[in-house]
Amino acid sequence: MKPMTPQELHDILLAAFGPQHWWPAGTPFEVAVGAVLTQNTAWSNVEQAIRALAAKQALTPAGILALPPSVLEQTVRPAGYFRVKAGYLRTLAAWVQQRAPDGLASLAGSDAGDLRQELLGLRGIGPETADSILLYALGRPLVVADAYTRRIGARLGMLPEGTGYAAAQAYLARRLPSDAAVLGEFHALVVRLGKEFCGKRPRCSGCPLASRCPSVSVPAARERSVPA
DNA sequence: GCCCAGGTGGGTA
DNA sequence: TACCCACATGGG
Repeated sequence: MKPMTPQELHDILLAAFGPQHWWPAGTPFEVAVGAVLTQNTAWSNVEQAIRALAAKQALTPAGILALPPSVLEQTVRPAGYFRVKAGYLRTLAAWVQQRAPDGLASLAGSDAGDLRQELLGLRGIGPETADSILLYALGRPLVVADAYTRRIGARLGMLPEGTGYAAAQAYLARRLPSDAAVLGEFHALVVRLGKEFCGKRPRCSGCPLASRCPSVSVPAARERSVPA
């Protein structure tokens, strides 16, 4: 069977799951904070940290920089890696305050490639975090090629196993519309699929892609082999 | 108790 | 360049 196209993947997932209404955040800066906090971390943990930040009026650059470092660490503790992430948030807050004192939205007119390079220069902002911020906070049409995307792409036969971030991003960008709404929905749908069916241990029963997925036979056989 | 989660940075060969 | 490893909490 021919591997499905990224557009087909988008369409099937949208039909199965509906719009995901991402990113779950109130302001562009809050998007950026969430993007840092969710690094290698479940979103449920991030939510706790964001609520704690909100309670301390620390969902703004000034609010974060006003907290003593030890207090910031304890506030984001539920999100894990709290010492490093607290440092990342301070770096991010200082950059926004200096680069966009009127708020991230004021960078709307800047070149996306230049902005991406600036973000990548900050400690704690790698490719996925930069692209998430540019896509969901600033509305730039970029593909977020996170671990779920690459794993699912490989299982569908769309990408070779072990494809890196940049190669996966380039592959998908050539095959999806350069439209922030579509790309934002695509990534959100892929994450939804990943959480429910396609983690490191796939659970293919009920997966909306089961009939089109070359990988299903293996885990499905395993599931059938479990004694009833 | 074990595995995993919406990565990134630094060190080593 | 290509691996390793540290970083840490909370939920299934």
